[in-house]
Amino acid sequence: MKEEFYTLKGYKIKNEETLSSSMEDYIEMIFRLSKDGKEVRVRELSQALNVQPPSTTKMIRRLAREGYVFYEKYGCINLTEKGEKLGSKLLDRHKTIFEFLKSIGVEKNILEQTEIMEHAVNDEVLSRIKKLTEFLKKCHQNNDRNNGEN
Amino acid sequence: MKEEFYTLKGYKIKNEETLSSSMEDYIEMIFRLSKDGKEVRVRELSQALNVQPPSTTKMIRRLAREGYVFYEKYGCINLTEKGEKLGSKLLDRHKTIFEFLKSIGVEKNILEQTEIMEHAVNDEVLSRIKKLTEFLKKCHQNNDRNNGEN
DNA sequence: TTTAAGAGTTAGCTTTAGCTAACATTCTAA
DNA sequence: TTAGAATGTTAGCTAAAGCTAACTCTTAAA
Repeated sequence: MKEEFYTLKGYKIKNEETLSSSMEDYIEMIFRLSKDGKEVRVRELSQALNVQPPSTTKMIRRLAREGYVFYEKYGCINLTEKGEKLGSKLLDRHKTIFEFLKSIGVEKNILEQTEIMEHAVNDEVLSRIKKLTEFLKKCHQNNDRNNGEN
Repeated sequence: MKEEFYTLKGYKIKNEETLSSSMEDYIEMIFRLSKDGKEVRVRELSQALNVQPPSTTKMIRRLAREGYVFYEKYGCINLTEKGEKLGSKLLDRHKTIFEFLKSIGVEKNILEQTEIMEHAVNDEVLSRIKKLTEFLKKCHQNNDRNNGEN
């Protein structure tokens, strides 16, 4: 099992079962927007993601075709159970990366960096980062306590 | 300065000065292959990156156009000073991410994960991760020492 | 010195995910 | 109840980065 190099696109082609980063972005945002029972529509989703409505229409049709959302023309966008499950996982991943970046002291463009990095970690890396962040937080608490004593 | 969401592609369009992931992959690999004075050719580069030769030809012309390599048809590929500098930085980034993933205990597909993640970190995140990895290594050493005493 | 193999290039295709312009539908308010 | 605003869709464009097929160069061996 020799390890070989690929371009980033090469890895995507190799792991063809995985969703594209864009699909993930849309699903994560639909999940966010629909969390407290609100209805999600093309316009709102487009604005939230800073894309034009036709891009959203196109992507929604794709997500519907692949079973992540229910959608019919001019209607509301609803996640299927599969989409819901994934959305929740993606939002979780987002939060994990965000907390990690905060805990290591990143200050500039944290949201942007989170959005970019979240697509680049697989489950194993994510769970390692989660544990690491908990550990770092404990370290910080100890430090704070010790400094507080002075 | 409100923070807004974009799709991954949206961030790429926003930060248009940055190179594409593919460009980075090619430059990093040319740097690797040419390190000990060896000549780099289309075939070798293609094989190293697992792409077909026409893809390499196309990318090399682009890299030449943008001042990262010297190239003329049927010739060897040579990094310019700008390309050399970038290649060295990219290889460094690669190593930093690789070491980080190792230090947090990632075991499966480390190379692949490195190759994917390295495109997703900016300078600030990278330098934070570098410091963090040094810190973690010290922790490991202390642990090992303590365990060694038993 | 010629020819065949190997290396590199060109042309043209694909997919993804954006975009605009133009059209269609739905909703709201007069 | 109908007109216009708001929303959504369609068609068709772009760029990036891959691919194959077919062609052209270069080189090495007979």
